[in-house]
Amino acid sequence: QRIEKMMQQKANINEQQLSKAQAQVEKLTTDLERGRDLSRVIVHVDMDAFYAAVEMRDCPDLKDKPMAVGTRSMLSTSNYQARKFGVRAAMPGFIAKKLCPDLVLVPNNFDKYKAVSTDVREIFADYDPHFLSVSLDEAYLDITEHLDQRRLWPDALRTHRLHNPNTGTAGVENQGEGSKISEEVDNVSPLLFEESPSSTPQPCLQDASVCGTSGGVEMFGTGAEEAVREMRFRIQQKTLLTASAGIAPNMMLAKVCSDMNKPNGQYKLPSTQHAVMAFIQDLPVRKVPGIGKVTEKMLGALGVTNCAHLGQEMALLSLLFSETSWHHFLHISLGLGSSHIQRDGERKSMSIERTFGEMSALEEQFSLCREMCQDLAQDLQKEALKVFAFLALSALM
DNA sequence: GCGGATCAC
DNA sequence: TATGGTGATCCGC
Repeated sequence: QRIEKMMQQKANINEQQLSKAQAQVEKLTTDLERGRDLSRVIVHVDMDAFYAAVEMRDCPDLKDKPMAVGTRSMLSTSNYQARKFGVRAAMPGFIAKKLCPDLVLVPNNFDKYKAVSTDVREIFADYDPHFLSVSLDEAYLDITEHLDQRRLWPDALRTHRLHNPNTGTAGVENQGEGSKISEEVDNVSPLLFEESPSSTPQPCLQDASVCGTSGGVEMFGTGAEEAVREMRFRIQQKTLLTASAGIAPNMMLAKVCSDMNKPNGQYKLPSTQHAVMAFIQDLPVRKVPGIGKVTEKMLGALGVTNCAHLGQEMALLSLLFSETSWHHFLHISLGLGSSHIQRDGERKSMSIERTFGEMSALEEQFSLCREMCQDLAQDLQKEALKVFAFLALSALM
C-alpha cells in the first residue's frame, strides 16, 4: 500500500518540480562535500558468529557439527556450517531443523557471553577508551589518537607473545571453523600490559628487528591495518574467538567494511574522496545500516537497488520521502556518516542545554570539562605505566 | 505527547 | 507444538 501511494505521488510530479528539486539537491551536495571529514580512523569490530563460537569453544563435540544457539522458536545465531543449510539468526529453530535435520540446538548462555564480552572490551579500551558498544559482540572505535601515539612507540609495545603451548608456531590466523583450538584459556597473555593478574610479563623478547611471527612472538606495525590486526590477534589470544573489522573514515562505512572479509578478516577503505565514492557505487542499499526490508522494497519500486542509483535519483527521492529520510539517502549516496563516535549521554545533555538556556549551558561546559580532565588523567596514567614497563624490560635485557 | 512503523542487535 | 524482546528513531495525528 505504501508503494502504491508512493507511485501515485510519483505520477503527479512534473518536470519543473523535478528540476527545482535537482537544484536543491545539488546545492546541498556541494555543502556536504565541503564538510566531508576524512581525518578520522573509525573501526567497527564484530565477533564472528559470537554466541555460536563461544559454545563451540567450550564444547569440542560441537566443533565439526552444524549448530545454532537459541530455542525451537527463535535462534540467536548459527555457526558457519549451519549457514550452509540456510540456517540464520532470527529464524525459528523448528524451521531450521527442517532445513538441516542434524542441526544441534544449544540454549542461550547470556551470562557467559557477557563475561567474554567484558574480556574483549578490555582490549578495545586500549585502542579507544571512549569506544562505543553496539551489543555484546560489536563496537565502534576511533583509533585516530591511538595511531598518533603508536607511531612513537618502540617495537616492544607492539610485540605480543603467541599463545600456542603445543606447537609454538603460527597458525593462529586460521583458527576458524574446522581447525582445532586448544582448550586452555589461561596463560594467553600477550607479552606486555595484559591486565589479567595471572600474567607476569617475562623477559623473553627476542630479536626486536624481526617482524612478523618468530619464536612465539608476533610484532605489529604502526599503521591502522596493523593496529587492527594486532587488536584482533589479542582478542583471539585472550578468548580463542575470532573477530572481523572494518576501517574507514566514518561509522557508516566502517560498519559496511567489517562485513567485507568476514569471518576472521578485515578491510580498510582508504581515506580519500575518490576511494569512498568508488566503494559506494556498487553497494546494495540493503547493506547500509538504517536501510531495512521495507525501505529496500520502497526504493526497489523506484529502480534503486545500489548506492549509485541512490545518487542518480536524489531529486525524485527528495519529492517522495520526508526531509530526514532523503537527507539520510543523500548522505549515504555520498559515503558520508558520523566521523566522531558519541558516547552515550553526551548528545542528550546537549539537547537539554538548548532547552534550558544559558545557566545550564555553563554547567554543561563545566561537566564536559571535568569529564575531559578525568579522561586525560586516565590516559596519562596508562601511558606512564607502559613507559615504566618498557624501561623495566629494557633493564632486564 | 502518543502510538504505529521501521530498524538493529 | 512452535516465528523474540528491547530500545531508538521517525512520522502522522
